This record gives sequence, C-alpha cells and structure tokens, in this order.
Amino acid sequence: MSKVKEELENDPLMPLRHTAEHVLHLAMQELYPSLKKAMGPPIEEGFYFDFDLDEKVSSDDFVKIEKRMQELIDADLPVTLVHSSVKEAKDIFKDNPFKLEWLQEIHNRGEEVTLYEMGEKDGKHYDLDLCAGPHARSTGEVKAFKLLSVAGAYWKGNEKNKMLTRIYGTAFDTKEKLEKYLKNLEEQKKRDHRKLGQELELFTFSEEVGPGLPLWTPKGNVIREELEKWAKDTEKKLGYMRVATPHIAKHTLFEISGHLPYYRDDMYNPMDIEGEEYFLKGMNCPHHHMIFKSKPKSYKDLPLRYAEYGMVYRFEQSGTLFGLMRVRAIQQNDAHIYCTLEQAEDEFLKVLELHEFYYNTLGLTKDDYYIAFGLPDTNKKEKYHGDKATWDKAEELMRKACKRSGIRSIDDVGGAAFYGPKTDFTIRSSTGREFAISTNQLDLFMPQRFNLEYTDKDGSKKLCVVIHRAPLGSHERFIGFLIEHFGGAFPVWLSPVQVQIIPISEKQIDYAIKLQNMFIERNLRAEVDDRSETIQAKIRDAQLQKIPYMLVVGDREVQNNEVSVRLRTGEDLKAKPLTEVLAKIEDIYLTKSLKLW
RNA sequence: GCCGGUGUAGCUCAAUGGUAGAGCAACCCCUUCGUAAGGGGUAGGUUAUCGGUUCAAGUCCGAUUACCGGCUCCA
Repeated sequence: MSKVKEELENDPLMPLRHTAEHVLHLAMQELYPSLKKAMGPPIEEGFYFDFDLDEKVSSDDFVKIEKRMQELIDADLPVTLVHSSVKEAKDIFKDNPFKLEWLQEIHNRGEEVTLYEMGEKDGKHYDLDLCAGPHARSTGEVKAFKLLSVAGAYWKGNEKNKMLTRIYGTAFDTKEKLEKYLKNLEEQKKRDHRKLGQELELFTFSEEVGPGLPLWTPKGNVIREELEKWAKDTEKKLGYMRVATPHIAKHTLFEISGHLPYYRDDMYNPMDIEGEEYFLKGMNCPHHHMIFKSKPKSYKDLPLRYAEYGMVYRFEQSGTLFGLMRVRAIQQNDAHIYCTLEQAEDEFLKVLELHEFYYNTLGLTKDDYYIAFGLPDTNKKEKYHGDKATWDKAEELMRKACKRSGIRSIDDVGGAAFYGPKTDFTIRSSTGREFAISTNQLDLFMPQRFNLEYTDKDGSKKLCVVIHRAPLGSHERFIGFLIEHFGGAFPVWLSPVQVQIIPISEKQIDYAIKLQNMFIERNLRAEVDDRSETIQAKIRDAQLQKIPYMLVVGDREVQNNEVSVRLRTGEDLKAKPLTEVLAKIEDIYLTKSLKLW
C-alpha cells in the first residue's frame, strides 16, 4: 500500500537493513554455494531474502548463518554502487534465471541497471548483486541484527511459480534498539489471542468438530452476546430492522448473485436435497435481497435497512486458518441498506460514522484506524464483473462519503470485491498489529442481477443501491482483535466475569452469596470464590483472569455492610459502602466506560 | 492449497533407541487465613493417528491429521 511504501522509504534504518539483507545472502551463498539468489527487500520491521536451494534450512541453522553474517559485518566490507548495462548484467547473472527475469523487466521498463558490490573483488568475501539500493556505506554499520523466521514464498508472489525459501530478519543501528524490538515481540506473544483465549477460557477448537470452527465457551460467549446486544440496540435507533434467514439456499440463488461463477472455490460443496443442489451460504446478501423482493417497494420505503446476525460459512484454505482471525464459520454483524442513488452517499457516510461510534466507544481514535479503499486490479479483469461506468460511479460515491467522514483512506489496488469497490476498516491494536476488521461496499451490481427495484414518485421503476456493511465485522475476528488490543483486560462491560467476591474465610460465604445475588439482579456478572484457599491465592487467580473488581469481604465488611475493593490494576480502594460499590460498577457497565472507577 | 517446523497428562514442559516423569490444574484431607501461589495425599498417558525399521520406538523412516511461521487467497 502506498502509504506504507512512503513510510518505508523515509525510514532511516532502511539502507542499513538493506545492507543486512545483502550480508544475509552473502553468508548464505558462502554456506550453501549451490543456492540461487532470488530477491529480497527491506521491509517495515526488517528484511527478508528469498533463496532457491536444494537443502532444507530451518531456524536451527540460524546460529550458523548468524555467525557467518557477523564475520562479514566484522570485516566491515565496503558497499559500493556499480552502474551497468543490461547486457553486461545479463552476462554476470547468466546462471541465475531469477535475476535474468528481473533484468528483462528492468529493460522493458527502460530503467537503469544498478548493481551493488560488497567487499573487494578478489577478497575473502565478495558479492555483486542486482539492486536498486540505497545501502549503508559498509557492513560494519549493521550494529545489531537477528534472523527471525524461515518460511516458504512463491517467486514474485504467484502461486503458479516456484516456492522459494524465505528468511526473515531484522537489523538496527544499536544493540539496545534490537533488544527493545525483540522484547516487544515477546510482549505481543503474551497478548496473542490464541494464548489468552485458552488462559481466559474464551474459546476452544476441537479436532472432531474441525479446523477453523471455533467453539465459544461460556466466558467467550459473554463477549459475543454483549457485542451483539450493543449492535442491536445501536442499530435499532438508526432505523435498522432485523431479519432472520436460513443457513442454506438452493444453487439458483447463488447463480443469480454471481457467487457460483465467481466464488465457487470458497463455498462448501453442495448437498443434495430431493435432487436439488443446496449450498451453505457464504454471505447473507442474496437471502436479504429475496426479502426485499418479496413485496413491491415504493420510494417511500427507502432507505430500507435489513440487519441480521448471520452465520456464514466459507471454505478457507487449510493453510490460511489462524486462530479466530481466519475461520470457516463466521458470525457477522451484517446489514444491507437499500436506498436510491441520491441517498447512497449520505447513507454510506452514516455507515462510516457508525464505525467511528463503535470504535470510539472502545477507546480507538482516528489515528488507530484507516480505510483501505479496495479498487479493482485492471490486470485481472476476469476477477470482476459489470461495466466500467458502474464501477466508476460506485467508486465516486464511496470516495465522496469517505472524504466527508474525515477518516484516513488509503487506496488498495486489487482489494475490490468481485461486484464492486469496497472500504475495509483497518485497525491498529495497542501492540501495533493491524487487522482488517470490517468490509463495506456500495453495490450497484447486485440490484441489476436481482432486479431490486422500487417505484418512484412518477410511477417509473428504478433500481436501488445496496450498501453492504459490517462495522463489527465477524465476531470471531473482532473479538480476536479485542483480546489482543486489551491484552485480555477487557473493559468492564465486556469482561466475562466483572466482579470476583472473595470471602476471607468460610464465615463470610453467606454474605458473599447475598452480595453476588445483588450484582446478578443488576445484570452484572459476579462470582464467589468459596474455595478454602488463602486470600492471596484467591487474589492471584482473579488477577490472572484479569477480573476488573475483586471484592474482599471479611468480618469487618460484613459488620459494616461494606466491601473492600481491589482493582485489577492492583489499586486497593479499601472498604466502601456496598450501595456505593453497586451503583458505581453498574454505572460503569451501563455507560460502557473504559474506566474502572 | 504450497514451503518449512511442531505434536508427550486439562495446561506448561522433561525423558542417549532400553521401566514415560515434574510443576500447576482436578479430586480428597488438614488449614479459615486481610490483598499475586498454605501443607499433605490420590488419580490422571494406546506419547496426535496409521503403518514400517529394530531384540527393543515418545525417540529412526513413511503416510495421514491438527497446530505454528510464512506464501497464495480472503465476497
């Protein structure tokens, strides 16, 4: 994406990382003389290089490779630019098909060929590579580096091409910066939603149920239901009406929608019902369209907003499944808005504003998210249907709405849906990881295919516009994001257990249960830890579960009708009147406050 | 789907090709405690699955499966 590229070019570490990348491939060349070098760039947090090699390389080999890299760095090899003609370069790289292919492209674009030399030609270490630069002056400028992972990658990112071996690494100008970076990686691992999901008992997977099919445990389901309730309440006020549709449909529905021709590979195989093919739905739109069509519509009915918490099923490739972030059964905060062309821009803007409302409530600001504006890749026309004029119209309307919203937007060529451009909200979590959370489209094509029409003032039939939107995306991915963003320490309203009541001894259990019931009456989620454990152990366990409030009750509290409040931040608020605590927590819950007190 | 790696008790991890172990959790007993782990005991395993090599396989080999790191993909 353009923005990222700009940022990268301005990154002062870029030349150094680029040089580190060359150090890596020279070290590899020396260790595995038969390998062929493909290519590798500096990237946002480091660099990688793709090799074509016969041997298997695993992270166990990193020690050996890093040792050799360090030798090259210690040798402080000069890195110098060499100009060359295509012809000369083709001769130099005559044994390397990757470089030759690259050279041909440079030639076709009419660009200049630049090579970078590392070390002295007849010296102990020497490398000459096709490269646009820029570089550090010498390898000695790489003060700190580390290899991070090894992976497979297709040559030029095309799955029809050969699979190469990719090695990822990072480099810095000081050891301290590297250590800080590695520490941050460790922190991110601790926040990994898969790890926290297990520790906090939010969800699980079962080999018997199948990959990519998450099972929500009681605690995780609390979060789902809170989000769902929130969306239902919010969207009701905004004029959405709820509908409900089955999980399957006859093939004819998906033929009309175009999903079968364009999207068949991502749908599960059909089941035969009385000689007719039925498919599990991968999206809710066609079902909603049939509700729209069930009765003639007037311009007075528009905009019409159908919302559904629909479960959809997508046959994601096994290798792409990833915790809650990429699953095969997806619960969407879905809705389709049917409106006139004139209403479309305003309606789309309202959708964008709804996103802002949701994200702001969760403490995210405009700096934390942006819109990836998905445009068609003109080189892959077969991936899209419809005519250019309609695509352009949809893009224009969406762009206007995006502009009015004031939300940052970045073009993403190739990111369009098959039936139109789309806007994906991308959120940066508190650890700096980015997640594509919500997809929205202004669709001028489905109305044509389904003949979604209304009768206008003058009695003429007109096609409406459909807006697809899902601000909370799929609950799987959204909750995955929330887990990592909050590191499991959810705001009170989303916390599976909000209040842990901790009696000091058995004597206070009755009081604790009475207290628990008072919370439950207020729809708050409270548990009593009645184990015969020490208070220290009970505090520790509640703390590890990141429960916002620990209410300690001993004889003193029972006597005075109080509770001692400890927050999960470790703060001890001491004894407070029960009524005050109940009111305070209830208020924080109802207002969805991010504060604890 | 592709490349590479991993799979031992609910969890975190041990175990030269030679009797599968520990801590935590669970269960039982003791303890009744004032803000991040009180003590003792019991039980828990077809070492992911299937096949092979071997006198002998958790360990070596093959296939399958799931997961992990990426790639491709992502309505």
